[in-house]
Amino acid sequence: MAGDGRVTEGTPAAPRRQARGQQRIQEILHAAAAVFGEQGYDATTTNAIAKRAGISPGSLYQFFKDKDDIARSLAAHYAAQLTALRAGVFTVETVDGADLEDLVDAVLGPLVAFNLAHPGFKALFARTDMPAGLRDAVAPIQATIHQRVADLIALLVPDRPPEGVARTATVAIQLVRAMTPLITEAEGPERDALTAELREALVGYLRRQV
Amino acid sequence: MAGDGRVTEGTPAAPRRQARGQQRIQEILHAAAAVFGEQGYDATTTNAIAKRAGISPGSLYQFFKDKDDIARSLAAHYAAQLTALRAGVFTVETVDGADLEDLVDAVLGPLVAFNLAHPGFKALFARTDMPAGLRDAVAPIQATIHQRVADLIALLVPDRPPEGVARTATVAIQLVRAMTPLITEAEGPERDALTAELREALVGYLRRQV
DNA sequence: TAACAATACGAGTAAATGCTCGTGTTGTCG
DNA sequence: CGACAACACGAGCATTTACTCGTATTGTTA
Repeated sequence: MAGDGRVTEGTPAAPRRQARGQQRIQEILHAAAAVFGEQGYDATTTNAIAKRAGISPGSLYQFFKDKDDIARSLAAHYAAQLTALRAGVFTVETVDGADLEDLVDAVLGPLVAFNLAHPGFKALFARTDMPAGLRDAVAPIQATIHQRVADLIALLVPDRPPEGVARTATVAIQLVRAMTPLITEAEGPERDALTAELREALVGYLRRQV
Repeated sequence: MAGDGRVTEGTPAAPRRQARGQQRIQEILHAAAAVFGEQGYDATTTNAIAKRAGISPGSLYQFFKDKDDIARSLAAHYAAQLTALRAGVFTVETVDGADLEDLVDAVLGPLVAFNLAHPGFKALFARTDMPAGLRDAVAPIQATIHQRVADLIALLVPDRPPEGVARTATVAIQLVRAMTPLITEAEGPERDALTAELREALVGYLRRQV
């Protein structure tokens, strides 16, 4: 992660990070996630990230090539945590046995919790129109997520052709992406109600495919 | 529309537009819609709009106060056309008699056509995270759309409390908003397939509420 | 036609912002 | 300790961009 800690991509050697630097990288990513979550990607300035991290703008650029590089690293960071999350929550076996409602709950609950715990996540993934740099930064992760959801759905609907499965995955992901900002911005019972509503939508949609 | 054609909001009198000016306003809105649709709102520069409209930057600001004012006017423009669309496509009577599938089709078909015909629409309405200026600009229209969809859903589910109807409307709208960019960007059969998939999602979701 | 308002121009301005650079400090390794 | 690399600073550069302003032209109105 953190672009392998490299500042440049070309011939210049990557600096060998010392403990202080490793920690700084984490602090910067943490700060970036916070500001992205509050202001959105476009509106976030690199100086604001530096300030939030308690360092100078110059220091920031000793760890990251540019703003997109921060987004890239943060996206990779989230991807890793999502993988861990998925591994902990369900396996193929649990999928096979469970019915649709339980399956949706098993995925949706941790996913909502993840979004609440990581406010910067939605800023990177929940946008429908992205600036070119950001799109490239998160594209690989988007593809990974899509693949995983498609695999899940393929288990539910074994007869369907791959393109159909892909489209179903797309719709399901889009639905979650669109609802996530509303859910995280709501609070208390309204948040729960919106989450339940999203669940209903997913179940209702997926039921039709089976 | 066009902010009533006023350039300033305060005491200074609004200029009395002549035919040339009225036409310019339309040309500017048309150009803005095109560029918004291609680049997105943030990435669109006012100079690019002016160039596309074939006028100078200075001329642009004789008709619009600022960039947000253009978005506001364009949003109002779209709102008016949407109202006309709705009036032409279905009435409360048609809703009462039809079943769910037909109702969804009746709304979705023209809506997709509208988005294809007006590429700038999604740039103003389909974003999940909006800059402050844009959010304010389109908020009233969003509210109007939400109200209309809620009214429709209230007819389908008469027993439900208003908050529940509102949430269902929210989910339905979000689903359409999220899928619209994908549908407009796709072409030919893939576009049709995605549209059909969106239809399935809406029907599946709304079925559960009835 | 005289006077005024609306339209048009486009170089230029002020502000924002991603990022650099010169310099100084801290850690590492022989 | 000596030398070098990593880390840190923050003023400021270069660029972008929303918007202005002085000026010239076209339309309207009495």
